[in-house]
Order: sequence, then C-alpha cells, then structure tokens
Amino acid sequence: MTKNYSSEIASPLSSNHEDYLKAIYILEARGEQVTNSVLSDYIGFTPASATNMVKKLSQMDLVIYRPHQAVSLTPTGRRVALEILRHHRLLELFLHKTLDIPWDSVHEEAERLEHVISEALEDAIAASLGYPKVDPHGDPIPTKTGEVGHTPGHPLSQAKAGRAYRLVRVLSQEKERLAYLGRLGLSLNVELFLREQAPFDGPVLVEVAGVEHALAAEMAALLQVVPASAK
Amino acid sequence: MTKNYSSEIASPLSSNHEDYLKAIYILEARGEQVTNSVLSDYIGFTPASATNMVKKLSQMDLVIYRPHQAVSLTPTGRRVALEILRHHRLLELFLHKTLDIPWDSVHEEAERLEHVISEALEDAIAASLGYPKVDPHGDPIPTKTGEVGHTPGHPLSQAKAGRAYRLVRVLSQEKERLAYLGRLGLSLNVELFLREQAPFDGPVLVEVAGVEHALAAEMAALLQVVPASAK
DNA sequence: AGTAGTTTTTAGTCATGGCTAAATTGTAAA
DNA sequence: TTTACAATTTAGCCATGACTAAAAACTACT
Repeated sequence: MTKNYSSEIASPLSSNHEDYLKAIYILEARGEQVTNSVLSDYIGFTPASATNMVKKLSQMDLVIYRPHQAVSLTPTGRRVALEILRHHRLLELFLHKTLDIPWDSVHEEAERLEHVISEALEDAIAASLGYPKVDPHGDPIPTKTGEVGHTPGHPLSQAKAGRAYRLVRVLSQEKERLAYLGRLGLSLNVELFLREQAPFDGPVLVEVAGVEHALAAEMAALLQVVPASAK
Repeated sequence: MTKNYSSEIASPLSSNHEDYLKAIYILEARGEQVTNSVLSDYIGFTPASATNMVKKLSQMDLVIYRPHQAVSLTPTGRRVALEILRHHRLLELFLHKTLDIPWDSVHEEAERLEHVISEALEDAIAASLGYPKVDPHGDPIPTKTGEVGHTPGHPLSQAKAGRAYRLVRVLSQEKERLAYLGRLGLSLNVELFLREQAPFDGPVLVEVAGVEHALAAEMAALLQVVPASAK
C-alpha cells in the first residue's frame, strides 16, 4: 500500500495507529480538549493503553505529548489523519452512490476499508465521483493536500419556524439514528419545512415530503440546514 | 465485519489466518503436495513460522495437520478459503470494470481489500456486476456456497498452428507479466491467431489485432485458450 | 495549605506471531 | 544397514499492543 505520507514516516503505520490519529483529529475538530480519558473513551481502549500508544505516536513525531496535557497532532500527524479521513469519506460516498449501500451502513464499512486502499484506488474513486466535496452525511472530504472545506448551515434547532430548509449535514454516524432519519424521508439535500419550534429545548415539528414529524431537540441539534432557496 | 462462516468458527480470523488458508487452497488446487516448505515459500514466512501457524489453524479445525505430512484443508477451512477467494476475484473484476484499474494492478489491491469487506458489500458488488463467473484473468469466482466453476481451455503452447483462438485465462498474477501481455494487446477474450509453434519448447508466433509477436514458451504455457469459434 | 477525589501514568502480565538456531525426523544413496 | 542431507519441528527470543493494579500527579474544595 502506497501512502502519500510514506516519504515522511519511518515505519509503516498500522490501522490502529491510523485510528488513534483520526480520533485525535476528530476530537480536536470538535473543539474538545483531547485528554487521555476523552481519547480512550472514544477509541474504546483503556486509558493505560491510550497513554501507551500516544507515547509511541509521539516518538514517531505524529503527535505532541506532554504528560498530563491534552494531546495534539503534529503537522505530519494531521496529514495522516486527514488522508485517512479523506479515504473514509470518499469510500462512504462511493459505497452509497455506486453500490447503493444505505447511508446508515456506509460508515462501518468505510471504517475498515479506509486503511487498505492505495493512492491509486483513492484517486480512481475520487475521479469516478467527479471529485466530490462532501460525503453522504454532508461531512467535507479533505483534499489530497489536506484542506478541509467549510460546510455551511446551522442546526435545525436554531432555525426559524414557518420557513423551508434544506438538510446539508448530519452530525452523527450512528446507524440507528441515521436509519430513523431515513425512515422519515430525510437524507442529504432533502427539503423540509419547519412548522413549529417548541420553546425550552422542546421537540421540533417538521414536514418532509408532505408528512409531518416531531423531532426530539437532541436530534434537531444534529441536523445542519440552510434556507431552501440557498444553493 | 460479518462473515458467513462466523457461525462455525470460535475466534475471529485475522488477515493472516485467511492468507494461510487461501495459500493452502491455491497450492492444493495446483495439484501440489502442500508441504511445509512449499507453503512457507508461498506465503513468504520462514518454515518455522508456517509450522507454528498451521498448528494453530489445526486447533481451530481449519486444516488437517500431521507432523511431516502435507497439510490439507478441513471442510470449514476450505469454506473460509473459498470465501476469501470469492472476495478477491469479485474485487478484481469490480476494480477493473467499475474503476478502470488496469488488470495488472487489481491483484495487489484485492489482496488487501479481500479481508475487510462485509457480506453485504460482497453481495452488492456481485449484484452490480451481474453475478459474474470469472475475474479479469479468467479465474473462476467461487459461488457463495463454495462451488468453483470449471474453466474451459488449454494452454496456447498445446494449440495448433494456423488456427484462431480466444484467450480465456491467464495463469499468472504477476504485474510485470500481465503488463507485458497488455502491451501486446492481450487481455481476456481477445482473439489471437497462432502463426507458428516452434518445436522443442521454442517460442510461439502469434498475431494479435493484426500485429505479430513472438512469445516465450514459458509465457505461452500460461495462456489458456479456446478455438475462436467457441462461445 | 491540606486533603479528597479524579485523572494519568507506571509497572508488570499476557497473547500473538514473527524470527533464529538447534534438535529431530525422514529419505535416499552407498 | 548405515550415513549423509534435506525437511521439519522444537525451543526460545523479541516486538507489539492490549490489559489490570498500583503509584503518582493534578484539581478543587475547605
């Protein structure tokens, strides 16, 4: 497997290494302080294991580690994380568009594939999709050079009642949640009409394809929308 | 990752385990006695490592191991091997047809992907290709239930001069070899005319798309053909 | 500042699966 | 049958990266 970061990294990285880097990237991007417990929670290993791995990544110059401090990525570490994320999101879109894999299943599939595709395959996939900018959840696909586009939109929970919106991003990869949204007729770029916005973080009333649904506030907060008129 | 053999196997298999099983299957299919040295040569690990792994696979009831004897697959072991082989060949064809990956590159790519695709993805790929029978090298794709079709044809080295043939299989996965054949205009189902068959295992003279080429006997032996008239 | 409680790190265990080197076994020729 | 050579297996080493349990270090409250 040829990686475009192979030139700067001594030893080849395992899927595991890549998962840690990706996790750190995602947690950082969420604006969280990537403490050991946050990281170990996210990746599903014990805190001791996380410390261990972080130290190793630090020796490889992929992360910056100072005991008892939040970890962060070095420029190289970030490049690796973004390459994996690019693989992941390209794969999600590819699986969805080319093989009709439902949007609530593409995440777990891509989770394994992202570590084993070559540069050539990555390129072929990107080309076949016409160099897309976002995956089926609206998450931006990093470019080969590591730029991450800014996604427009704001949470549906902050939208105004009585207006039409378009769904541009779902901030969740959970199968159940996505399957539920799918059942409501919601998927990327679908239009919806916000009927009512209950106060005090109450549920939201939306109309999708002529049918009305109540959405928990928690769910509405995960739906990023733009006014329906907007491109 | 859901495997259809998961019900019969206690511990999940690593890529490595799968590679051993696949290797044993392929060597058996070649009609070779799968001795320890043959196996270790093929997989590229030391004989000691092979013995070790074979013992483990034997404990898992995937192979039959008797010291100093050729290894063989149990029914379950064979099922696993065939599932991986099915993944491999479906992937090769998919990469070639859907993403235009050249036929001399699909093998190494599939080598990594074969271990991480789910049943659902395998099915989606098979469906999108119309349930194909052979991969881009003419190797038969095992069915889900583990049947391996018989491929017709005989080596070009045993064909008669002055007749037209169609290439139905290439018994090699080597990138260089395949790239070379590709340059001659040879790929699956291409027609060729056998001009001359030099005696004493000498080279063979073929015409492909109106151009004449000499082929080493060694190479001609790897090309399986049928009379051009045959379906 | 002292102390309780939480977080992080350290220390040490275990399984995996490669390796080398040495012992064993099997085979074939004298 | 003995002996030599090749193939195989055993024994033991090493790195990896998970784990638990215990120690250490931070934080926050009194």
